[in-house]
Amino acid sequence: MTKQVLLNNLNPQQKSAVLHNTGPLLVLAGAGSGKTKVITHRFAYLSTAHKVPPMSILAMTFTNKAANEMKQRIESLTGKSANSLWIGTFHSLSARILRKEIDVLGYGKDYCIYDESDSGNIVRSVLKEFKIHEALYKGILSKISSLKASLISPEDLLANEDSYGFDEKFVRVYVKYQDELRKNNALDFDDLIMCTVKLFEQNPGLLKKYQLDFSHLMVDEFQDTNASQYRLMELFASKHKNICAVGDDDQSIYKFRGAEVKNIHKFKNDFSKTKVIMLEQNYRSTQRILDIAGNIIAKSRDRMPKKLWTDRGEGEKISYCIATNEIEEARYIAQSIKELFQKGKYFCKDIAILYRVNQQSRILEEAMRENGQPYRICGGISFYQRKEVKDIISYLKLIANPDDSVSLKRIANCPPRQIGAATITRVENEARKRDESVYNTMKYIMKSNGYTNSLKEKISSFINIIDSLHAHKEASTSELINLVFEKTGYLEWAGEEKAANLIDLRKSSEDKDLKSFLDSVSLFSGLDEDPADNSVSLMTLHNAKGLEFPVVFIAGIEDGLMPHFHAIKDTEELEEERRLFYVGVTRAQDMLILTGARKRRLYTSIQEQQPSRFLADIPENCYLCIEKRPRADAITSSVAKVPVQFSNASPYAAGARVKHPKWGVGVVRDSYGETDDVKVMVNFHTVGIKRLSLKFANLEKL
DNA sequence: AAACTAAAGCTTTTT
DNA sequence: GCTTTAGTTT
Repeated sequence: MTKQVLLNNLNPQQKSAVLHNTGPLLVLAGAGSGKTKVITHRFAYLSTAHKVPPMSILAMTFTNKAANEMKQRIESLTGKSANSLWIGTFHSLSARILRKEIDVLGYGKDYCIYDESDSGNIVRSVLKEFKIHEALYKGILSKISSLKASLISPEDLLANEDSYGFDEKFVRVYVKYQDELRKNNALDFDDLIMCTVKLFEQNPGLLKKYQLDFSHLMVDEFQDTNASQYRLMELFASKHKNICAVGDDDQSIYKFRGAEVKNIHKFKNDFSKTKVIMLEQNYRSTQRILDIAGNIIAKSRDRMPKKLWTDRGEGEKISYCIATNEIEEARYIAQSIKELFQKGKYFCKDIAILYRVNQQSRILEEAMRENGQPYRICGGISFYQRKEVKDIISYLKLIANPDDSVSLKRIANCPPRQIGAATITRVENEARKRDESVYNTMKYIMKSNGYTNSLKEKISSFINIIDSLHAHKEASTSELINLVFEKTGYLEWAGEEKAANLIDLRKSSEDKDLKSFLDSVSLFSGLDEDPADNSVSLMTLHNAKGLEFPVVFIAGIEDGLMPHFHAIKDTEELEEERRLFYVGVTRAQDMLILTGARKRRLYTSIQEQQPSRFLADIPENCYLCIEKRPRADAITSSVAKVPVQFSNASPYAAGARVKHPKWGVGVVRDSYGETDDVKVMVNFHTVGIKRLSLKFANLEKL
């Protein structure tokens, strides 16, 4: 495509962003303002008009999906394959660099990448070893993750006088966790970024080389960068300062994951003479939708003022429907979808139902099924998280990196070969003593005396499988998968359904070498799966970011859900909820339907819900409020019957003080169940919250 | 190794 | 409430 054509169909702001050649550029791109268009056209324009080699442009995104879309559009603009270009996620680009350079940091180039569950397994085994309550692993994992996102390594914690305020126990766990990763020659997601930063900070010569290689940088979804990602970007750009950051502070919804919106302000300070371009023309939504969105976000504190506008016209009226309960709400949505579909204007794929928490999806799904509407859940658990798929991948990981003890333990007894928990524990203890990987320890046990023959036999038959697979490590990945099937009998053991998934897995591995296949699999997420064929999309508001649909339903517009009750006490978190709502609303192109319920079942109790406080920020004439009465035939539905035992008749109602023979005094939080089987939830000072059956618990009322 | 039971979860989660 | 997982049983 000629350079002139690349500038056609761009508005003046978009054009000036595309024309910007050297120096720092910050593009504040409102929702639906064509930011991907700007990035891809700028990429193509730099290479055709300014003769910047495409391999010298580094473009970083957050999702594989965004990266792939960018590649595709650049391919169609330039007519050349974008496959080998430096366009990818922060994580995948870092992994690519580390594959070449990581030996400098003392890791092997065959390092493997651990996902959250792999990391979780390590933290749990560390906690077990340190005799710390294992259930704490989730919180610890997220603390470790945020430390790494702030570039604080275990060594940094140890070097700091008061360990940045972290208690000694946690520091020990973090140190040990990182040790274990190193022993396994493994990096977790956060390591990919942190290690790349350390690599360049510690090796200025290497940094210089990469700075020369990458003459231009582009960063997408800039408002979502965390400290380590910002630092990485800064390292690359500090020499030539040809950096273009594109983002929207109004769409920052990942603060809880370490994203720092303030990076947008920091950018202008760190890079002097930054040119700032605002993209405010929206090409997606009708004026009515933008009005709602504008009113919601206008109340946001500390935002950069901007106002989206459109020439698409007023559009359809927006409605807000209140149903009696969440079941009626779901039925209303399903019914409305059916009607829309029957009118023939929209296909199912044009429609999305968004919600705050995954829990909401179940009832929505039920209603969709009742109405015979095809739907699909976007996000959720991905193909690569399935047990059988993870197992086969573990075999592959072990072929590439035998030191990967997490993968080894995962498949040591899958399919069963008499290597149970007891055997693993014995080998692990030995491994700990010898400070070696489990694989090496197994080899050692096979050779040494002092172990029973039966143990040696079990271990050597397993090691033989791994070694015979390892001998074929140069084979194509799909052949390797076949070999795994052959040597382990996994397919026969797995059963039909799982086997079918594994055949799919083998298919997806065709034409990929082992390492790149493993990298892409490790960095894959549920969002990357095929787009909806012809079904309604159901997803969380978070997963909806970056997408658009002609018709959008947002369910659960109630206080407690939107904003979520966990976020209500904290103003910063409340602000993030507001932005989340804004993101949801701005997904809609033509029609927006907000819904809520008067009463909603939450866990065990039925809550009276109030309409979302955010609605108070929208003038009433912006939408149509509909109170949905329950259908006559629906009155007998399960929710209509409020269980009698919820009345305060029970002596063990919430608030009552009780005494337990073992745990002492506690306060009743809740009670439920039939008269002959009443369960109470009691908060004890000694052990925390317990669920007890009144029949057996022997409680004394105080 | 399946099949059961008890207990603990429970906001979102690009990688 | 419902789902997941850890632990126990047979």
